[in-house]
Amino acid sequence: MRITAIEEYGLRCLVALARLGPDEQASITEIAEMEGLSVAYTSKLLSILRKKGLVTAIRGRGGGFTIALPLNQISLYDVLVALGGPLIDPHHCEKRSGQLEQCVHLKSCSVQDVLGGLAGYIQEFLTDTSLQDIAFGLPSGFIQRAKNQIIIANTALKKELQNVNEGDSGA
Amino acid sequence: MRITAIEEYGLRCLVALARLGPDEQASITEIAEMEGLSVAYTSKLLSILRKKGLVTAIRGRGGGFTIALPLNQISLYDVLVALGGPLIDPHHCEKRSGQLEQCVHLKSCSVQDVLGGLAGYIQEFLTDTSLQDIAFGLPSGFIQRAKNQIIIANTALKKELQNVNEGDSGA
DNA sequence: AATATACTTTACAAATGTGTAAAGTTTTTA
DNA sequence: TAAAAACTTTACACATTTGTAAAGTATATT
Repeated sequence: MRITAIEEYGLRCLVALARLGPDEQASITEIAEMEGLSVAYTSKLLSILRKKGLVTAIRGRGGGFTIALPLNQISLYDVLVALGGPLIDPHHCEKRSGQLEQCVHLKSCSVQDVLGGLAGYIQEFLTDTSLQDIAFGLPSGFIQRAKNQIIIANTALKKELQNVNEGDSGA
Repeated sequence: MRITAIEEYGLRCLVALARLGPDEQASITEIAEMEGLSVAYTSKLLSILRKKGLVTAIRGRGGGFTIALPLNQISLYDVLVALGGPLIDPHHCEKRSGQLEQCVHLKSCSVQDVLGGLAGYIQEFLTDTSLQDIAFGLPSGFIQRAKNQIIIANTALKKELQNVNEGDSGA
């Protein structure tokens, strides 16, 4: 379960734009520079965001991009859905049916129930977090939680490495 | 942001095993049959779960797999981490640095903060949900939340299709 | 001991996701 | 109107993930 590259980089471009100040714009080249991305890739990301209505493009010389809506009206959910689609794929039961036409659990599936429940839970967080929050100050508790999470990830990695070195199961 | 195929199918195999009853075992062929998966793929999934210590393999004729721990001691977090790695990649800032050696935001990154906060939030849900819960009765509220989520996904799809038909932005 | 059952490992083909490249279109300025 | 700046589109190469195939190893039964 992970955030895709496009989701993350797309979000970063939006945050960079958000921080410019109201009605200020930036060109693809400038945004690429700010985020350390290639111009071509930034171009693709902005193109997706534009098609989804999150940014407005001004073409021609002197053009650039602006955020299309007030920052507190764009939620993290809007951004991630724009860049990566809904948390649950509506075609899920066809795509993840294994070898069969239909998933064997189609009518009653506890795995779907729990993953759907998870998606709903995640959505609460995502809709409660606006671009305004991300760009200009996260709600209290966020940052500490983030740091804890990085510690957990590092601990897991260390353990993993230990296992590998001991030739003990591992990867 | 999505659940990977291995995470979902691996979880399904575990739930299928969990439902067998205590100390009962099933062979790869049987599990594949139960879940509508190929024997080869089921084989790979069970192999991952075994290496991570979530299932025990009994080799040879009459062999099969059992869950390695009491069901209430395996959380959904354990399962997803075993199958897909930690929610945040410890190498994240190197991997997602764009064109540069280091991410431009390395020292202070609000996107990392918010995504880390999200990961911590998700982890609460995952650690609070055990294999016992999933296999034998989800906490109240889950199922309704899951259904709502599917409605949301379908609505998004319908809207998307509408846009495409109108030639209006879309994809 | 031979055979059948069943887990294990490795290699590979197909699909998806990531990122680049190049040619095209639009708008402003000189 | 020509040129420069800047967005747009399409095609493609590379990497990762997904799923399959085949050969190998272990154990129980006859």
